[in-house]
Amino acid sequence: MKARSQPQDEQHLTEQLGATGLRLTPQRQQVYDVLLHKRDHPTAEEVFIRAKKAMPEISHATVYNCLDALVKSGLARQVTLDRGATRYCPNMHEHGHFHCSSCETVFDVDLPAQAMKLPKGFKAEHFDIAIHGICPDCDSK
Amino acid sequence: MKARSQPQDEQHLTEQLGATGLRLTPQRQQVYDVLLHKRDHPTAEEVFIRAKKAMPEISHATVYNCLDALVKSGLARQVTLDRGATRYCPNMHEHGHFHCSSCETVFDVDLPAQAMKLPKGFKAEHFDIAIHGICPDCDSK
DNA sequence: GGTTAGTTTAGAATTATTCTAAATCTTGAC
DNA sequence: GTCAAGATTTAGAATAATTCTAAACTAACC
Repeated sequence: MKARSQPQDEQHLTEQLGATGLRLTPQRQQVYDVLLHKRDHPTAEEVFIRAKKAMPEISHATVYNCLDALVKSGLARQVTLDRGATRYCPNMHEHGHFHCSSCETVFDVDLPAQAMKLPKGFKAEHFDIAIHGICPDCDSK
Repeated sequence: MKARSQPQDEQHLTEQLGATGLRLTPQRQQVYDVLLHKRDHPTAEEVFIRAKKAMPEISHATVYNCLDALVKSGLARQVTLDRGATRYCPNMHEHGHFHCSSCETVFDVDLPAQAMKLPKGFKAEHFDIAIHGICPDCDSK
């Protein structure tokens, strides 16, 4: 129901963006709100449509800019599956994505947080895991 | 050095494609050869450019068609990183991708083949793991 | 209160991918 | 062998996703 973030979120936003040398603007706030409000891994286009409801003047380029700002500041992640548009996810917990091949829904799934062993010398900054399969709902149909 | 697959590869190709109801065509052979020849995770556009050298009449749409055919038949995998073009990989071993944030190179890395635990009811068909970080080469510079 | 740097905007441009309709090839039935 | 049916390829148009551009706006700072 809420259309805006709570004050503590705003504080957090300002800090995280600030640490990357970026400002908190109404647009970035709005885009972040959209991500938090419905965590269904929307595409940039979807975010644009949703953000427009509260902020009709917002532009396409701004949505991309805001999403990039959020990603750079560690407030959201990009989720790329197959050849379609990139999706966005505000869940910064270490997690993977389960993509149902039937209904196309994307679910967050916990990871065994296992030490993903890498060859000597490689330094991992973060990883994205995309699992493709069938979700319980589709499986029972 | 070799520009063509060996006979046993051809056999394999025919079988794998056949199992999916697809034919082995010179174009599909060529596209597969390109993938095998230089395993640097090329984009469809890259594959197109390389395939053209041996087969100048090949078209863009055909390259996409062939890549899709190979992916459907389990001969290649799609690799999607960030927002750019999709890349292709003929390594069908269970593995993840390490993406160097500095030089952009994509490395295949073995997985602990661990039982990626999923919530009850989810059935995994396959997964893609993309690891972002710094490769040894870039790290030493 | 003016300067500077960061941000937003609309719309154009570019890039990636898919679609279309016609031409070509393959295969299997006769 | 020959023909119809279906699969595949082709060039180019169309669409979708993303980035770029230049001008206008905003906020912070001296």
